[in-house]
Amino acid sequence: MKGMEKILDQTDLRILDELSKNSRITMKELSEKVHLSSPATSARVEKLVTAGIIEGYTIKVNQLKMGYFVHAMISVIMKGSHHEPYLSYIKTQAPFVLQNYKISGDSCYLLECKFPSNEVLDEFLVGLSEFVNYKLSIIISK
Amino acid sequence: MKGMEKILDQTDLRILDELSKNSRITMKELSEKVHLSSPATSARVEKLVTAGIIEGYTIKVNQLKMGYFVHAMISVIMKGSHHEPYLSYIKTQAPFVLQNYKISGDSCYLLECKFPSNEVLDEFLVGLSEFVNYKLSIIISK
DNA sequence: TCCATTCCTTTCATTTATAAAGTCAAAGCG
DNA sequence: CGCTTTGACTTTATAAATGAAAGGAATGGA
Repeated sequence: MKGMEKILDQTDLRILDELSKNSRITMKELSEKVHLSSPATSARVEKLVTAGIIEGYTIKVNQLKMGYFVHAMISVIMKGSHHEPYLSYIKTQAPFVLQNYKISGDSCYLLECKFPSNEVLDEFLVGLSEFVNYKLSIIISK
Repeated sequence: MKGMEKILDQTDLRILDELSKNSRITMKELSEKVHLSSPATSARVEKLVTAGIIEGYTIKVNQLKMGYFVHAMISVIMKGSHHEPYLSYIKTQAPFVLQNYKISGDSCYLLECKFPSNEVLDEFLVGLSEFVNYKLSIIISK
């Protein structure tokens, strides 16, 4: 972990850990956890943000409680060499698409998706099959 | 989206959207965006947390800048019916393991991992192959 | 040695969050 | 129908947190 040692010390790592557990922690509390003053801690956090190490503050959402009962991984194999129609279709399906990884291996892309039901998943797959071949895996649990 | 309509109104969805973009937003600013007072907004957020819809506040970290240059998906097929040795091995490799999904389909698990180098990935795979067969895909980009 | 830089501390003014009290509308009950 | 309760809000007061500013210490370079 070469480049990492140079930029991040133990305090930075501790800050990242605490923020990953609760990004709304008060700077006062965070400073107590890392044994610095609040302004020093705040400056550290700002530096992590400016450096792009912290890309953003966000929330973990329970997808089931949001009504997305189906979590799926779809391996995508292109039918031809034109990716654009597939990528356009994925854009139209943004509410369902969590990730669209470009991957090495047997497939070209790996899609992580969420759907409210199997019916919606099926509709999505019908649309998808116009552009690509795919292999479906349903995520049973994390 | 049946259960969802009953629980979440447009304001809740807006709150979730804003918090997903910046979970450190001040309650004052969030309240202005959703046109409620600060205490009312705070109560709404608290309710989303209590209901388990918001599971936590966290950060998005740039893994490359953290020194993890290799992002991999590994499909895991059990050699036998004993999952425990595999699961134990995964526990020992916690710093590298982002997700361990149990999935339907050809494989049993889908592992999402990060590694600082191909060397470390290789070591991981050597260990893994004691327990399971696997198929490796490297994530080239998101 | 001196100066600049970096990283910290303390203090204080300002802002934000929370607690408390009150209001209003809708639902439920007699 | 009238009254009470409940839920969701507002405003105000109080407590807590944040950010700006000033100062200090340690380190590295000339």
